[in-house]
Amino acid sequence: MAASSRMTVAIHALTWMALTCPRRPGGVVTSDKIAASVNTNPVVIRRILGGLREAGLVVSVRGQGAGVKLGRPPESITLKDVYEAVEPEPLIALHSTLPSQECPVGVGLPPVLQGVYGRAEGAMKEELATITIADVLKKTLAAA
Amino acid sequence: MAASSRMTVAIHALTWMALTCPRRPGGVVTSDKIAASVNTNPVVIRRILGGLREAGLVVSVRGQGAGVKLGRPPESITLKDVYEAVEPEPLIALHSTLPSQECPVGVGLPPVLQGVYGRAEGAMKEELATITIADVLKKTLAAA
DNA sequence: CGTGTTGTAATTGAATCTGTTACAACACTA
DNA sequence: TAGTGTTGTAACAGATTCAATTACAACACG
Repeated sequence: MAASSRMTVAIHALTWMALTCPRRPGGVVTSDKIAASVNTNPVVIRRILGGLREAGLVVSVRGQGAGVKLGRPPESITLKDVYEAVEPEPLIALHSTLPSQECPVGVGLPPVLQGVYGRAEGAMKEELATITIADVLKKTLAAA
Repeated sequence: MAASSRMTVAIHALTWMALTCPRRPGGVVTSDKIAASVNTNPVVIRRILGGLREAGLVVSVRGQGAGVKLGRPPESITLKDVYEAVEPEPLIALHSTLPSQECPVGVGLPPVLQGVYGRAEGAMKEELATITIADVLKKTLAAA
């Protein structure tokens, strides 16, 4: 399956905000400017910012001179926070149709897999939790 | 996106084979029987078995009395082996369109994310590597 | 009241997944 | 040698998801 790129767009937006917001009057940037850096449509950005806003990672300002800014210092935003804000679905799906209830495997397997998948996803999130937006910005500027 | 259930179907098939093959003449089972336990179409099963066969996890027998059997003892097949056999795509996608090459974030971010995503996926696979098909079968029968 | 931006709904086109039908290839058996 | 049961694979349909886009109401400031 082609995975979604929401995580990537969200990290891009937050990293760009961490770099750019401090230089702007009011400390806010517009979805239009973020979209130009990501090279996509501003609505795509606003949709993803919606998830980040619900999680408190960004704050919106409306009216004249509107825009968005980070809701917390970039040192305190981990990639786990971002992942949970934009990818609510479990990583690996269970059966698409209920397996045979006549069969011990069909009955017993789903709960076992649920536990296994939860631990696997947890391990991935733990790794993501070790990296912050500030880290990503620093590495990004060092590479360029 | 709704993640694919290939991983789940593959584990179901292998677990069922570990349980059932020893009881059958020739030690093989048919995709039809596996499909009955998973509650799906035999072609879906054969498609997924194709990936498992390429990875050496199962072996096919053709002709009269045909079927499939495990290619290795279930104690030696980890869920990491299964994952890599059926999910070749990376877990988290990079940008769907090339980001702005005028912007240091657009230029520098993708390689940074590639590294981060690789480590995250590695952490997930490491967790999956700690569990074998034999473990899954044992837990499944214990639960039922 | 005009302006620029946000938030969100609706639509489009492409891609992917599951399920299905169809059929050639294969190897055993009678 | 013909019949049989299964595999492997191609092709297709329907559902779902994704990114991108258009459109527009809500908002708050000048």
